[in-house]
Amino acid sequence: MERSRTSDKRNRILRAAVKVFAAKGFYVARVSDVAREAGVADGTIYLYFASKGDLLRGLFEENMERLIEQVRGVSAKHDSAASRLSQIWSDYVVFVQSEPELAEVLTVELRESGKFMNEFAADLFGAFLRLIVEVIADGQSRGELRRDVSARTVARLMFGAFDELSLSWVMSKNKWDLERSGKEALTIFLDGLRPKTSE
Amino acid sequence: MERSRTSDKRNRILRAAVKVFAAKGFYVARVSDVAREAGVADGTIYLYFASKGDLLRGLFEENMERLIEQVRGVSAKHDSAASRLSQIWSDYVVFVQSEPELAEVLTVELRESGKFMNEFAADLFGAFLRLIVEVIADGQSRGELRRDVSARTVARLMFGAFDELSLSWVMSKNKWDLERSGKEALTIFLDGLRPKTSE
DNA sequence: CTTAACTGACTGAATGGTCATTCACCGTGC
DNA sequence: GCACGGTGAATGACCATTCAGTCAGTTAAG
Repeated sequence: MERSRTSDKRNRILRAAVKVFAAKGFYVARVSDVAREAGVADGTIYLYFASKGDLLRGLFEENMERLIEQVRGVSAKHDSAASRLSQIWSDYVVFVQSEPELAEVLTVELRESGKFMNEFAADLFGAFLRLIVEVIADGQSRGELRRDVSARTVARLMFGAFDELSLSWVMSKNKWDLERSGKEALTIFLDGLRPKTSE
Repeated sequence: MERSRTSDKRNRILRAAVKVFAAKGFYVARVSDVAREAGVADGTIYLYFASKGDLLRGLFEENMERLIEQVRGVSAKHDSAASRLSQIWSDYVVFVQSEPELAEVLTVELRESGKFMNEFAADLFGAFLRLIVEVIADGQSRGELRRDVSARTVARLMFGAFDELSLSWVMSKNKWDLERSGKEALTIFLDGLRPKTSE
């Protein structure tokens, strides 16, 4: 009796926030900018979110969970580390291409926001990373990936590499083929992670 | 007649800004926080910098140039792509370890600040990246590195990977060995970039 | 069917607090 | 005395947040 109509407005506000935060950055963006973009009054935002910071928090929460869920599903459908990694990153590329503004907000604001909502953002991000560490470690223990490097390090490397790749794609307003670059990146990593023949 | 005595104060302010921005983030930090940390009056900052934003800009400028100069020097002293890359990253690790707060500000604020001082920050960063692209492309043309991947993509990948690695080291207050992780990372990349035997 | 209360989502002008920036005024050295 | 680096209280903007009021709809009564 309330959820049905309100959820529409809450989502309108979230979508507007993504757009505005992507364009100006969280700190420069005004709450009234978000309100205008969403087509609601300034005050309405406070019926759905406790504060400007809470708006950003809500944005992270809903979307990161979606991404994490997706990655979680990959391991079930693929068995080799190589095909899992390949699937994770190609899903990520699809996400970035279909929602570039959201991708921009998640990657850019996550860094700065660590400063004011530490535990929270770090936890969501940590969960994402942990899934990748598991995939790597699993691949190592099956002998599919070299064992002389730390799974944690590899996960960070790969995440950092793909994160930078997508961010620069988004910021440059896609003047090149992200999918192709992603494939190249994956090839390099997979070749670099082959078990040493001496093992 | 002014530079000699003032440069001391200007540097005090810059160093204080690094400390404060690293701890709270640029937007949350107050100009008066920087003044207190530097041991000067609020107004004094405006004798050396036109605005709060200009302070951040000055910070980028001086330090990025230093980094770029360092990278530029590497190519002269090393001839193979592998040893150049190895040297660039080990210099970078030294930098991060000796000035973690500065490293944090440069990497975190560079992203968000792209929003309000676009061309400027992007140019400095672009110059840095271009040097790496050159090293890669040169290695490819000599047959030291595989040619079936774009030099631009490889440069971004490597930068992203090392950037993420150092950032997470800085943020986690160094609970692990950055130098070791960096070496592992480099090994993976170099193995992954070996020319295909079929070539 | 009409009118009268009532509800609660929504509105946006007003409030209050928070700084970046300024500038009238020191004190020290020449 | 004056020139100048330095000072820090005062100023003025700028917003996040609030809240008194509007309005569309819903029920209740006559």
